[in-house]
Amino acid sequence: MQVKKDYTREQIVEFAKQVFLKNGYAKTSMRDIAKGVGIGVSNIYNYFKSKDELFRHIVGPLIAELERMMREHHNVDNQDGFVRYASGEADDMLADHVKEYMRLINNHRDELKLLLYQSQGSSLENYIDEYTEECTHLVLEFMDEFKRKFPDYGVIHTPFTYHIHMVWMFNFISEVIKHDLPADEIRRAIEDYIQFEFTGWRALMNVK
Amino acid sequence: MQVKKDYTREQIVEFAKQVFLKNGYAKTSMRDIAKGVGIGVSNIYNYFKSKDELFRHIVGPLIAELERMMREHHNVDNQDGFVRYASGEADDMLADHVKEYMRLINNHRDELKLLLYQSQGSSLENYIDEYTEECTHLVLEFMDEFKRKFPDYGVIHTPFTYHIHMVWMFNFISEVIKHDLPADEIRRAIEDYIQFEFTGWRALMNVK
Amino acid sequence: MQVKKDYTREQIVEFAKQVFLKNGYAKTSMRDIAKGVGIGVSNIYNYFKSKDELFRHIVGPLIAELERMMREHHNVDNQDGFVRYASGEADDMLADHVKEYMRLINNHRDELKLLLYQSQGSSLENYIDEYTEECTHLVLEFMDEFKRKFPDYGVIHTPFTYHIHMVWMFNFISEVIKHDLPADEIRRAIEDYIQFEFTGWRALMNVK
Amino acid sequence: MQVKKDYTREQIVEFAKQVFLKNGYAKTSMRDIAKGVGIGVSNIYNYFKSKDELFRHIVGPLIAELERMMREHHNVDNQDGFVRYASGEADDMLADHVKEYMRLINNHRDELKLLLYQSQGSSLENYIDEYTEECTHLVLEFMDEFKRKFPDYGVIHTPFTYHIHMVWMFNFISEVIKHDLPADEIRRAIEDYIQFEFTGWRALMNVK
DNA sequence: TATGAATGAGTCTTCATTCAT
DNA sequence: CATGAATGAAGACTCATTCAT
Repeated sequence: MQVKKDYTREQIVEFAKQVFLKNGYAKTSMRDIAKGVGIGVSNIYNYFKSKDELFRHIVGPLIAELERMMREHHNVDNQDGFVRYASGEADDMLADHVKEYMRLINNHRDELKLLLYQSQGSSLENYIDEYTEECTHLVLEFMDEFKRKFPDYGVIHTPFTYHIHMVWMFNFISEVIKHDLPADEIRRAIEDYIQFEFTGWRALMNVK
Repeated sequence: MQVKKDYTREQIVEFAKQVFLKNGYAKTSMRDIAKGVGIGVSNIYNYFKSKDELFRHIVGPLIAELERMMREHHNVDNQDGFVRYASGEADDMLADHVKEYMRLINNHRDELKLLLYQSQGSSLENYIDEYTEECTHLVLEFMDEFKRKFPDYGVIHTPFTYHIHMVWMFNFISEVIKHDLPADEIRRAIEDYIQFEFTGWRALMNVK
Repeated sequence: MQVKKDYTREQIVEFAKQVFLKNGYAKTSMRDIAKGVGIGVSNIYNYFKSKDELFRHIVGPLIAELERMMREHHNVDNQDGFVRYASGEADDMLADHVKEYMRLINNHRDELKLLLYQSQGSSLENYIDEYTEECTHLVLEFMDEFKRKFPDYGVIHTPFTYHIHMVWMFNFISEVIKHDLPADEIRRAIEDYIQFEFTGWRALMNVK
Repeated sequence: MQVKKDYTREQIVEFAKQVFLKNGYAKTSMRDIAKGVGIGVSNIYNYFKSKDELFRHIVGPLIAELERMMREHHNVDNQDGFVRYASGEADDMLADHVKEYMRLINNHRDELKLLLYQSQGSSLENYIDEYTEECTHLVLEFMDEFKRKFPDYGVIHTPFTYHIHMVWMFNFISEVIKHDLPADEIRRAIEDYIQFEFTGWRALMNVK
């Protein structure tokens, strides 16, 4: 019975994911899902207590991962690395960041799609906004600390600039996914992206 | 009666705009609007023949402006200017572009909000996607022509890079609006943005 | 001013007739009519105090004519003629009837269409039913009188038979109109119809 | 639950039928039906996915029967029987036809009412028209074949005559139903009807 | 676990008609 | 005479959710 239950649950999750992906949260009805799985609508409520919870469940692993990443990355410990980066000696740092997000793409492609542009109507419709906000906050704290430690580096004009780059990264991911880029084009796009960010930030920080 | 008519019409448009802004197209009902204006639901249909038309009406001026901008900007005539830009002599070109989009922001702040992230459910829900796609197309054509004329300039790796920058511009606008930046912060953000794009593109194009 | 008024009224009537003909009473809206005439909806109410009244007005002449025909035909005076008819000597009697109805067709083609199968939803939707009912009644009275006078003629079994022939005549007219028969086919159809009725009725009445 | 379901379904169908009969398809609202049955409007949609489908369901058996009758009757095999009929030797043939339609009346009285004059607004509003048209077509083909085989029989003047008799048959049925004739009067009416058709057609066909 | 019945609030839209001007 | 604004009731249908079994 446990077996059967898990099987149905899995089916619900799998099919719901596909439909949410295709039509978005708001335009997907419980009926659509139930019909696709071949069960009664009300049976879904034996597994998830609402449409919203079902959606959150599908997107759950991605969110966990995102939270983890936020906690890990934006700690104040590796400011030395940042100095090396800012002075052009450590191209690998931003690259690492991006590579990690690319790993995200490969592992959570569908969930990202859902969260990034199919979540309207759900309780997660503002999640990405809030997430970037928080990230930006952390970055700002990091920069404050950094500026205190290394006062002769250039100063960014406005916090918004940090914010927008946060957003852009997600948009970059979002667009890569949306257009189903082939692997090699993804690589080239990332290379362009990294180079852009590197040179851009260096210019902003008035290095040298 | 003429007076009264225009007044009510204005009220409908104004209130609808506010509600759309707050709740989005899909979650806004004609009842909401009617109740807010203090009229019967059916009376709205004396002014606009559908919810969608009402939305398009509100957003109409913005769309006209966007179409105009696309027509005007992306013509193949000013490639000489572009050369000067690419070689670092004409910082004003991109700046002009961006300034124009800033004008957009100031004149169409609400409409942009609506079009950028409150249009789901309406017939315009894909407008921005299609618009960026089209713009990207025009840019690509422009670049093809450019490469034939000036073959010794660097070549961008992938069309997607053009695309993503198109998207980013809209994201930039979108975020500026979403966070209701004060005027001076907008200016500083733009300056950062322009500098970023300048140095980034030059790096990409002058590769050897 | 009188001129102008009459002109508009005429336009309303004319256009309404066309739309009623095409879509039927129920599926025609006042808006349709107003739009077609190029006036405001409410202006129609200056001429007719409801959609129903408008319809009745259009169909009025036909109704007047029908009432007149009923009064004239079914009087008890020409029973002698009927005897001649029943004994096969006066083929012209039924023929006269039908010819009169054919005149109706030519003079009131559109109105008949309206009354016969486009009146559903109006207060006249049962008019034809009631009319045939009344006609049948009159015929029955006529036949009762006739049977008293000429007891040796055959007796029709059931009043319903009279009724159904009344109905059939209208259906005949209705179908002639509905199929827009060319003149000569109408003639042949009528000839068949008359012959049919003649021989049929004689058989029913056991003449000879 | 099975029990309850069937009960409600039956109630819906039964009540809907009555209301449709009384007010016609167009003037019957789902609310009317729901209220009559004592359930919520949306519950009806658990049984029938639209008002039209509900109507078609009610009228379904009748339509199946009509289709069957058309398929069975109008085959070209029994032309010999028809010769016997035409020459006055086989009164049973038409009689059989009519008897079958009488069976229709007894088994599908309400459905016939619905289909014949309460279907306006539904997808079946033209069904009877199309059905008669098709039947007429089949009869015409039959007659063509017949005329080639037996060229010395009289020729009917116009196809419209066949058509009108098709229509009349339905009108006959329609009127029988509309007036709720008692059984014996139905029988007498049919006898009149058959005799009428017999003598009429013989007259038309044996014209030298 | 799974079902299908049932709910009730909600959706946009249409319509004939009336009112004020 | 003519207008356009305004009304209010009504239309079919959808949806997430709960209930009884």
